[in-house]
Amino acid sequence: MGAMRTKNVADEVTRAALELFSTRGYANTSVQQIVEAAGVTKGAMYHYFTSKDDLLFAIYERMLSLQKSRLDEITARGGPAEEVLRAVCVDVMETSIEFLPEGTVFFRSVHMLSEDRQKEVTRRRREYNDQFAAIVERGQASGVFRDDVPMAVLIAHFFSDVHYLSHWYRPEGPETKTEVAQQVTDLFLRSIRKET
Amino acid sequence: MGAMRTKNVADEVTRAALELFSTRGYANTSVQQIVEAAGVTKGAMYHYFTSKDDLLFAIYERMLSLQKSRLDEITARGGPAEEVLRAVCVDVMETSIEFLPEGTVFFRSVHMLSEDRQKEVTRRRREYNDQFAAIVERGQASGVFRDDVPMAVLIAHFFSDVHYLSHWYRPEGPETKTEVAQQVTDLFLRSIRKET
Amino acid sequence: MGAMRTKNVADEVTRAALELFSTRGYANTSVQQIVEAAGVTKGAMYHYFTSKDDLLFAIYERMLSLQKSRLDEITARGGPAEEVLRAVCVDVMETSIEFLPEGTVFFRSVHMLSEDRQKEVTRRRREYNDQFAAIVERGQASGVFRDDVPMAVLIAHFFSDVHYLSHWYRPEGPETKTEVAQQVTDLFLRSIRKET
Amino acid sequence: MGAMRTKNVADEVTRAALELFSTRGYANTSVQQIVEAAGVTKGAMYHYFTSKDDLLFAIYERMLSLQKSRLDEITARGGPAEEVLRAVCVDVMETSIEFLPEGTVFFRSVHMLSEDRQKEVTRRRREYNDQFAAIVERGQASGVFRDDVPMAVLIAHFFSDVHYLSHWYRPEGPETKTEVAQQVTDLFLRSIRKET
DNA sequence: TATGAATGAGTTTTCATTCAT
DNA sequence: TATGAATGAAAACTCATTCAT
Repeated sequence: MGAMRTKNVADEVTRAALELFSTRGYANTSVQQIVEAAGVTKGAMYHYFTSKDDLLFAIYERMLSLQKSRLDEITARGGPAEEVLRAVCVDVMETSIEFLPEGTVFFRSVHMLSEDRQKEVTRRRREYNDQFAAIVERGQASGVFRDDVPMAVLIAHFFSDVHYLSHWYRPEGPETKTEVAQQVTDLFLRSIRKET
Repeated sequence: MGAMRTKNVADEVTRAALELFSTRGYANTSVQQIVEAAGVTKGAMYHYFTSKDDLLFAIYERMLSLQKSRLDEITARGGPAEEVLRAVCVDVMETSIEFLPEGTVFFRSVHMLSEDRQKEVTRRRREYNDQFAAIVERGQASGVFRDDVPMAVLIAHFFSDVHYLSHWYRPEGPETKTEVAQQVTDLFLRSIRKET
Repeated sequence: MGAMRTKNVADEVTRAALELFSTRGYANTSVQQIVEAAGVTKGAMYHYFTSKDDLLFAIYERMLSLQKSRLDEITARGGPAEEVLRAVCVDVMETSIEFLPEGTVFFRSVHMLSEDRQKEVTRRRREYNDQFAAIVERGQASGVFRDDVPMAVLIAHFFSDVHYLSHWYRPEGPETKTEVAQQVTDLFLRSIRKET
Repeated sequence: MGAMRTKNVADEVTRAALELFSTRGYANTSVQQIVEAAGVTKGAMYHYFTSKDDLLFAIYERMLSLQKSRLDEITARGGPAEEVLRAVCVDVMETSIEFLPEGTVFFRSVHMLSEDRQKEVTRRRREYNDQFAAIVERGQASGVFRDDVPMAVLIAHFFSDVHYLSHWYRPEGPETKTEVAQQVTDLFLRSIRKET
């Protein structure tokens, strides 16, 4: 008893949209295709989402919230900068692999969002980046990270790996998500550690 | 003779398409907008390009050819693996900065190409990656590069930086293209060099 | 007892519909907007009105009944034709100004009613016109009103003023409703009075 | 030879739109119905008109221009105020009868125009009214028209008749357009003439 | 080579109304 | 009485592409 018999309309639609947006692209997916894949009617969909754009933003919203909360959690635990940074990097990579379709959509379709929402996404990503940068700065202050490379370059050097995952990583491939997360984090940390 | 009096239609269209695709996105750009921006008529455009897709592919074609020829040229010069790899990396970064709009389109719009052309692009990028991997392998064989990380990860770790450029680099920003190219290449090489 | 605790649903809906229909137009007003403005739910509204059309007709019904009853009342009082006609004209003008939003809807949206109801409205307006015409005829018979102009023209000449009110009269403007009612009635009576 | 074989798309569409808007109303007429009645495709229609609203405005534009040019022409001829006013009134009435469908749409559907265009229509109608008022003022100055009634009321008293035509006049009815124009103009002039 | 009117299938969105609860 | 999720038909509009000239 208590089992949810009725699949929630909003959930089914979101799921179908994610699947289609990530495989065919936002512009190549029609609302018709989404509702068919979700097994609901167009009217029902528009009862929960005000537009196709709204559906896209829901995916962004979810990713942004998730990333933010995980970053908060890890930084809250405290510890030496390098240790925290390592934990953050591994976690971001792992999470990004778990949410690979979301990532595909995330990086590919920002420009399809309404202008206001693009700004909102940019704002929240900047917030996230600043928080990330603060950890690196702490490491620089304590002498473990190099400071002869602009912060922007360092940040980009790491997030490019996150970004790129959906372009090459295949879950069915030889590397597990944990291995890849560790390996990439190692490469990154090695490159920014102050040489002794 | 030889004086180019008439602006070439195909060139003007390609230029306008690149500009619009990179700023507004392929799907958000209509053929009408392209021909208006190019100052030609629709009929004229369709005389030179068979479809909107064709226009998009022209941008890919140009990028792929350019990258290939530069890689060929540098590898042809020969030299120690690390030296060659450094030259290749710096060159790719610099070229990618010079062709930033092309890069924006390149990474954002592959899924908008016809299936056949997507395969063609994939094939040529794989070719390029293999050539790049060969240099890394040579360095591994000669003991200068580490071999405890899968090649796929190493490759991705570098190309992610190339890819990510259009997401963060601004020509009007503080860093010159040469600086960034050097810095990123340093970070990359430091991370893959065998520790002594 | 007697305290009206609950705002009547039907009244609130009618009030909101009138407001919206008169400002935005019937076609530009959605049922959703009406129920929101009325502070009720869609289900509640459909409990009292069978359709949006029904809501529109309620406005007509109210106006037609009101006009009819006032005309009946005035004619019942009797008196010389010119005196009666003057009273009727002044009253119609004043009432129309008091119910300006209703008038806006009344004259603008007949064609949005169902065919049956359009006929019903036409029927009752004809009835009203005939009663009005009877007064004029009485005045013609007694020699105070001219009879060299077709009755249809005379009638139209007056009702056009009533009709037009919502197009130019502004309650916040310089003229009071009584002044305008008197002035227009004077103009009308002067034009139909038999010259001596 | 020389006969226009090809019915112009824009003309056919305008004609069909006028017919449908005047009989069924703007909101009750779909673009589909218009293009079917005009015998053209939707795409062709949108080649000439940017929106359904555009189609509606075309009708307004035509009416406003026509009225303006006729008023200009008559006032340009000059003469005593009463004579000019009579000519203007008769002409407006006659023209309005000739363009009865346009009038129906004109007075019924202003609120369906985009806000900008509503303002444009208001502006041009005010211009027209001012020009009309100037004639009345001249007559007041020369002592032939009464000045004990606000100008706004006088103006409204006449234009209400113009407005109302489409609500009662039927070309197939007993009165010819010339008769009605004369009769209504007489009624109006009688009511505003200064009593002696 | 080049024009630009025309096509027609497709798009997103709206909305009055119904109905299980 | 009242809810509000869901329906389904229709709406306006877009746009890559074609083709007679």
